[in-house]
Amino acid sequence: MFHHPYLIRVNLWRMKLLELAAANFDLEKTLGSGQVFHWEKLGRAFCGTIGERAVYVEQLGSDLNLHIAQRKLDGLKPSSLATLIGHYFALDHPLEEICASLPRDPVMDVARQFCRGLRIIRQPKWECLATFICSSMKQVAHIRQISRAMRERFGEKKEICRHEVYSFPPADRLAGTSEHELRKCGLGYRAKNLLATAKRVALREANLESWSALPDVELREQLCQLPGVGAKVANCVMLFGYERIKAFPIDVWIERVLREKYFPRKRKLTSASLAEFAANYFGTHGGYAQQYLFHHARMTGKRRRKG
DNA sequence: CTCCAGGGATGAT
DNA sequence: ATCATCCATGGA
Repeated sequence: MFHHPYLIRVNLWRMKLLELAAANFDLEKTLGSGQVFHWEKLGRAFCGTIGERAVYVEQLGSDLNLHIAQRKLDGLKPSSLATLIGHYFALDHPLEEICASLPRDPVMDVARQFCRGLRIIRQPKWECLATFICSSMKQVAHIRQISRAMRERFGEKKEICRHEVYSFPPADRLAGTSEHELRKCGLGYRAKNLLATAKRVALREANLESWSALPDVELREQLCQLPGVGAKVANCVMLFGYERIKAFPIDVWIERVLREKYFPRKRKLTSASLAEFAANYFGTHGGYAQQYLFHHARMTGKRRRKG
């Protein structure tokens, strides 16, 4: 018997298998909601990396079954590994309380219902920052391709359950490439920004870890000084990389939802006042509200028709 | 202020 | 099959 919040069972004999308790969690919604881009779906399972670790994960009811690539689990105890996995998937977020704290209105109610079990995961900071620099002016399908190309070219190959996965290249690895090499990954003009930011991170001119201690406003200021990072990307990195659950990134989908559902009659409304409304209205867990509205709109919504 | 810079997926015709 | 649209940062 394990005294552990998630870990249910370990079977290290036949394969490296962990079984975690994951109540109120929906793996597919979580990995398919546009917050992370590298997980590959194989039937019901997902293949990917958590940091340097290759992971094969499958949800069966309220359990998560995990295969881990390392033969000896890098000396980690199964309970430590379970903690690591649970931390990544944010299984410790009090989702009931978070959902209850979101505003009650017809729009939010539908999104909250639709996104039951969707959690905001905790991504490695550099990986998150770099990926969202690549995301600007791209759609989800395209970001996935860029992420894959960069991992295949510059990351480390791992094998898990007879599938290849690649870790995300560290900043100094990308800093040692060239704009030309990065462009081969489909980055276009973002290559220059990513390279410049990678260099600043590699040289510790931008110390991503130490920024964890900063309050929201100052963290956002620091992020926005990096090449390729504007308000939207900064908010994504805060939300997905720095656990700033209040951060509310506004992209075209969210802006459309806010305008059409919350202000259908106000034709003249600046983006700035929309952002201010969102920050005030959705409260301390605004990031969850944003993610739920975003995912629901993308899954059910149609693009705006012209005319 | 406006215009533009990759480019593959997606949808309309 | 071809054509237009989607995307959000930064520089001219």
